[in-house]
Amino acid sequence: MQRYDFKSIEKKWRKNWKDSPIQQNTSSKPKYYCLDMFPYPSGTSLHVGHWRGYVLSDVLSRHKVLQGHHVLHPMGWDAFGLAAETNAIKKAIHPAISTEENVASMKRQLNEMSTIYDWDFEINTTDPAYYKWTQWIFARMFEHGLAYEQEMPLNWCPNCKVVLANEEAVGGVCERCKQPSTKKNLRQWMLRITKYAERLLQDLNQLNWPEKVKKMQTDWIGKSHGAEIDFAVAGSNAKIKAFTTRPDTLCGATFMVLAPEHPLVAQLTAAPQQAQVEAYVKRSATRSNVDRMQDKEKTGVFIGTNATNPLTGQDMPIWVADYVLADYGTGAIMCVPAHDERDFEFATKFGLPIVQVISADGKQSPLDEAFIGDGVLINSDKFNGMAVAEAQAAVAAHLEAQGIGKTTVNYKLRDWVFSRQRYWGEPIPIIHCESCGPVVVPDKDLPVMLPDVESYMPTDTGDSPLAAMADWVNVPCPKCGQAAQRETNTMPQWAGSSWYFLRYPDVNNDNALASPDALKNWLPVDYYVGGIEHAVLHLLYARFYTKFLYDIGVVTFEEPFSTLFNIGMINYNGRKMSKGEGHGVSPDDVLPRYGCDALRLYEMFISPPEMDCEWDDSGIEGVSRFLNKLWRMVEAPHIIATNPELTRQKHLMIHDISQRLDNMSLNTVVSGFMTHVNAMQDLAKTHGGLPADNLEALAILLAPFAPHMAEEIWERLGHKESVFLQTWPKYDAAMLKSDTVELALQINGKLRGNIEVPADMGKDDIIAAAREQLADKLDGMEIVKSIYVPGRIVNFVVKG
RNA sequence: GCCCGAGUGGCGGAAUGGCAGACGCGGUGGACUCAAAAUCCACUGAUGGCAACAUCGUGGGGGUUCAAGUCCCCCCUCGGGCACCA
Repeated sequence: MQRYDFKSIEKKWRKNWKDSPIQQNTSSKPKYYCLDMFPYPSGTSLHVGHWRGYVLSDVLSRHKVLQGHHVLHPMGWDAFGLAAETNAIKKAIHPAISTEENVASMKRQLNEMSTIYDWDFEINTTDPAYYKWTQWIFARMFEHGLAYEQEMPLNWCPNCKVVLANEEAVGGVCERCKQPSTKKNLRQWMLRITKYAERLLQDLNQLNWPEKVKKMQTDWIGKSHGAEIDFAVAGSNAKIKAFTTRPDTLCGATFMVLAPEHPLVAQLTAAPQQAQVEAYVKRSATRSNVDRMQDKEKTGVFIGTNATNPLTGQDMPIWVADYVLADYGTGAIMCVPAHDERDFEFATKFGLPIVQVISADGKQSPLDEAFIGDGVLINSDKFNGMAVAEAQAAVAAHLEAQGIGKTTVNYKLRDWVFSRQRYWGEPIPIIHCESCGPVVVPDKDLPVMLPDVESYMPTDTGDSPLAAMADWVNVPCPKCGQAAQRETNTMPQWAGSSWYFLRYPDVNNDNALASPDALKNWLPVDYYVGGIEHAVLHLLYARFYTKFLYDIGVVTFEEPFSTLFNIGMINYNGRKMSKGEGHGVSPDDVLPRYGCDALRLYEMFISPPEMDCEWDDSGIEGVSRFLNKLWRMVEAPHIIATNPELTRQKHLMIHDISQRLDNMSLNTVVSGFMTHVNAMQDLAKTHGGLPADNLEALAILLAPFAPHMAEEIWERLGHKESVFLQTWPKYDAAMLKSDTVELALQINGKLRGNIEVPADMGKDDIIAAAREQLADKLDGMEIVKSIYVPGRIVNFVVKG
């Protein structure tokens, strides 16, 4: 018995596909743009966890080809950024060289997996011809006031020696190295993503994305409705602006708290309190974000000055405390201890007055914790008796009439810290001139090439390594010609990946990031496959970029990715696979033993594609055995004429596989192949062979999953053209029906037997037959009710 | 603390409210073989029974229903997200 020789067969078809690609450039077919999140080549090889997504997108792409689409399924390299730079530093080679090596290695792997990536459409974010356009987009953002410089306390990772965007410092921890971040005052380039907050929120509705990702983005954007209120300060002209979502509780506001970084702290602090306040502010500034978050008890200092409650006229002592965040709302809050847990805790600790203004039953009652629930207003003068919702509008309207408040909305989303103090990134195309200020590099001078430096190591000072390159830094101002200096910070890794999907259809264009025709023909992306880890990073940034490019007329759509699929992670021995730590399974080890088809099939069989799962070395044995079994079935050269039973089997198979594929239940597609091949084998035994018809259908269905074997089967059946030039088979619903059906027989819902009846038998006859069959068990029982579910069960409800 | 998910054999997992455990891994026994590999056949949720079969069984407790892994309520455990956002 000949074992399936995957080595030579897979090699043969890889060569054939290279010589005559399975897709011609046929623009008459409907387009399908299927995209993977491109890898960052920080290590030399991909592990089987990465492959899960790449196999999935390849399966979908090949399926679409068979369904008559013209498919764009490209691949590229997100090669700038910290990961690549860190890897290069570790190996003590220039990041450009290590990146190139890693790209070559990963590309070899992708080709060995027989992915249908068309390398004519390859991109690399570190290619000057590519980053020219990354810089071009930045230039447009600068011109439109979306890119600006600011000195502010930013998340700083002392380990990576780099500032972090809020999205990269979640939980006060560096997204990359997981070390605690601190705050550092630095001049940075910022992108005004907050200007797009509302659109980024609203347009989520139109996306066919996992609800989980939409929810994560919604929470990240964090919209809340409320009012902004001006509080007068005793003995000062200054006003403190505070945002609140509960204007209805204003009469219960008994004190105010300013964030330590609030600009009015210094100005409003009374002389006797000065030393204490300064010490507190200084202490807050130096603590790490993790420490601040882990505080169990609230801390704060009275600044010695009072504000006035605009409704009650009462004094409100002003405190400074770090539980108020400087960069949300106005950095100052009115505190209503009776109805806010944090304010309650603070007031209790420092002995501040607590005044109840909301009550569930309209009566005042002693509070031993903040009352958050709904109710009516009390202790609130003319607002007494109003319901919360009503009072929110009424108080806001009252304040607005007085000119001391207005209704407003707030977002948690912050502007995007866009500069990095690192070498391996796109230079920011700005020249600093003493007379003209920051001047954007003219388009004709793009790209601003990343220069070769002697030392690309990060510095402790927060300066980019580029700052030491006097020759590169010192240039004339493009506006006035005076001596000026280049911006030495570089862009974050996200810059190149925020628009790369626009470039693929037109990778060689030197006059535009892509031609309008190419964009019109291919965008937006129909199907986007990648991990959940980019839910609020890359996916939010890419949406922002797309909306901006829409606004300036570069693209004609507002959302880049119509459908998103989150591929689950594959763990190994209970831990995440990682190329850095060498913990994982390499396809390089699997391919020589089992072949590409088996690995592809196993990647899909391992678990539902959206779920995390565990790699099992022996699991691939199963699919490998299946392929061999299938091969033996095909090799048995008994082609017979079709007959109804085998025709029905064919339609059942087409139905099952097609439907499961449409539902993205790819693990059950694979088990479906196994079940149907087993069934065909049984039928082959009874009928002395199989019709060509059945095998042809099987070959086409299998082609997206195990393309080499599918081609080989197809060829053996006497076809000269590739199986991928065929059409996905259709099933006839009428053919799925069987002559007989088996029904389960139940008494009071418990299984008591089975019965096979003709498919066209009527309800009454079936119930009678079922009664007959269960006669001994029904003896002496009174049948209260007979339930018949066609094709499924007969259930007798009995008494006695 | 808040917000999402998810809990099914030894394992991965399957199941439009309708026969729980498809398919695969692993295991046991057998066939073939000098032997092994490969392959094929049978069995493989638990308990009781020689057996036919019976009882129990989808994290726990209630409920709806002729019928619940699936729907509703409460609880437990695990995973993920956010975390003083006023």
